[in-house]
Amino acid sequence: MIENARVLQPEFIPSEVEHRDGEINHLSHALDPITRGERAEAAFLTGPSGAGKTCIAQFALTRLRENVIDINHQYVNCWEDYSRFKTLYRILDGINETLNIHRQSTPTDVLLDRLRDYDGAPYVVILDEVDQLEDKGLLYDLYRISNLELVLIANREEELFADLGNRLSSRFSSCERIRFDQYNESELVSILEARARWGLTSGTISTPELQIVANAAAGDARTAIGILRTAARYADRDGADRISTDLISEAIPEAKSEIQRKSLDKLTEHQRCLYDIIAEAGEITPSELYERYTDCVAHPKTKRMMRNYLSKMEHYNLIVGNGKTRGRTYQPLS
DNA sequence: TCTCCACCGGAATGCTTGGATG
DNA sequence: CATCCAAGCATTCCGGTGGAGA
Repeated sequence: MIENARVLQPEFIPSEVEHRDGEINHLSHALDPITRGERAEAAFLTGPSGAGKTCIAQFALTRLRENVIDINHQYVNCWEDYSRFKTLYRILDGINETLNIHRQSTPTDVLLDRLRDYDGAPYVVILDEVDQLEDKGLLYDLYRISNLELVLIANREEELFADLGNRLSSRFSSCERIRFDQYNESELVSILEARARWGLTSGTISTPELQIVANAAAGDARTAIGILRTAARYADRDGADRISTDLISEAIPEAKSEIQRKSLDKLTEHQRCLYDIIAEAGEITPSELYERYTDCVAHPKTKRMMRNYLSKMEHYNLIVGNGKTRGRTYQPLS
């Protein structure tokens, strides 16, 4: 059934991209000066998740590499590499400059100096989920490096610029802004058709079923492809020769909770205990939560530490906190 | 309106850890 | 092997905030 699992993976970049010609051209145009050895304006991609921002950024870069012989590039996910050090390290990694950089005896500014000293081919850096970057001042430092080209990706433009402060905002005011809208249902269906064609045995799924998948994904291509992947896996498991609507119904909630499950696996014993209490209670006050938590584990941490755990879990979209001070409650996010 | 105080989150500080260094 | 050092974790202290009740 599954002939090429790779094309159903979230990180797969297809060799042809549908329904995003305008955005690709816009980005290619913004990067065009590089082909003439000039400096490009920073590009800024915004839009909801699953709208193809990451995919188009990498795709446009691949195409650029076909036109420019000598160019380096690196993709950085700021959600994972959120600190100044980690981001810089990842960027240096892309040009193999990380030799002799060790955690100790390496103040972060040494990393920046080394990046400044770089005088090789033009270097394009994609900073995905840039709003998650802890130290936004890093953007200013990166911006000033001459042969470094930035492609920034974030969900909402306003939120990022609110964090940047005036000096930085004006610095990036001239950047090339590219907005992405959600895919509509028929666009999602044709994206899914392409993935099914590349990845699955032909005839295993037809358009009406793909419409159900697309509908459930609500414009999010990542979710849509996740559902298709899960359904195909189920079909394999059952030894079925095609993907039925029943299998899709089974796959929809599963695929939607897959990301959450991955996050849950990353939690420590204490964090997991807190999450379980919140999930079981449905809604709970901080003091009640702490009380139950102290009963749940052998050596409970302090309240302050619990707050750190909770904010981390909010960052992972596992829970939400309602209210700011007194009367705050926590709820699980389904 | 004023006073509590539950709760948040920043800052200072100490302890632990893991990889390079001698 | 012992040593060193910054990251990361945890604790303590504390100022700020805003809802509840006098």
